[in-house]
Amino acid sequence: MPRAATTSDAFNAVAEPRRRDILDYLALQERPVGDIVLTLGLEQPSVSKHLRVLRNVGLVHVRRVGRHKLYRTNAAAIQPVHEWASTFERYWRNQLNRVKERAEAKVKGLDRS
Amino acid sequence: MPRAATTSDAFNAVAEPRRRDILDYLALQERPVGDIVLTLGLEQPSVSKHLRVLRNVGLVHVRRVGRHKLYRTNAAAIQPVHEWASTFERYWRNQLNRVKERAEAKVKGLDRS
DNA sequence: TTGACATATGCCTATATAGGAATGTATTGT
DNA sequence: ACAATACATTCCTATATAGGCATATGTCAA
Repeated sequence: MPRAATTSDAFNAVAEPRRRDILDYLALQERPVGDIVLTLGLEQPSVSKHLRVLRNVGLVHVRRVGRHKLYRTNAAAIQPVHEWASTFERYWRNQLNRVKERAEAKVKGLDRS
Repeated sequence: MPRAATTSDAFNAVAEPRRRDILDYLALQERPVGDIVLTLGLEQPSVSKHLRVLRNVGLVHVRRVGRHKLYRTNAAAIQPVHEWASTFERYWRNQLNRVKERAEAKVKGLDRS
């Protein structure tokens, strides 16, 4: 069995760095494909294909304006990723605390010596 | 060019649902492989392979105890994913606000009629 | 040392890529 | 109707999977 399709969910879609770049770029404003091509320095067909994947998962919205197609990031579709990652927040904070405590203990130890 | 390796970074590694399940399970406590097999109902070789991927990206730590290997989630390695997703938080909040505002405007309109 | 237990690795297959080049489609202005 | 512009799609290829099964490695207990 191969890997799950890039279009199967947000997790798979955003695994590709260029697609994250595109989402970053389209978060502020809607933009035509050509702008993405110029700004990110990718081939136009490549951008179109990435946008197709993103669209399939609902990570971007499009609307046509004349010959242009304006894409924009649909931030809501990133929420599942954020929520999943958030469940681990307390763990890495704990780890940081532990590191800090160890560091402080070490300093105290040095003070006493 | 094929997709980037699952071992290339945390984003690619966590794209696989079972690997997320494993990370969820190993977040609270370190556990031997056999526990993961039983709890998640996966084949043992499958679990070992997933753990290998997770280990390669630093998403889990291992230590040997007798014949067991105790794995535990390294939450810190999930932070990049969380940080990336977090940059979109304000956008989906805005979207929510816009939806709310529209809804409230609608209600007001109905009140007046 | 031998056997049982715990985990890892190897081999196999079907499949979905990402990128590059070429071509197709849609829309506009004249 | 036509050329130009803006995107999308198709065809190609190499490659890395995930899962299933068999087997290898490592560790203990008696």
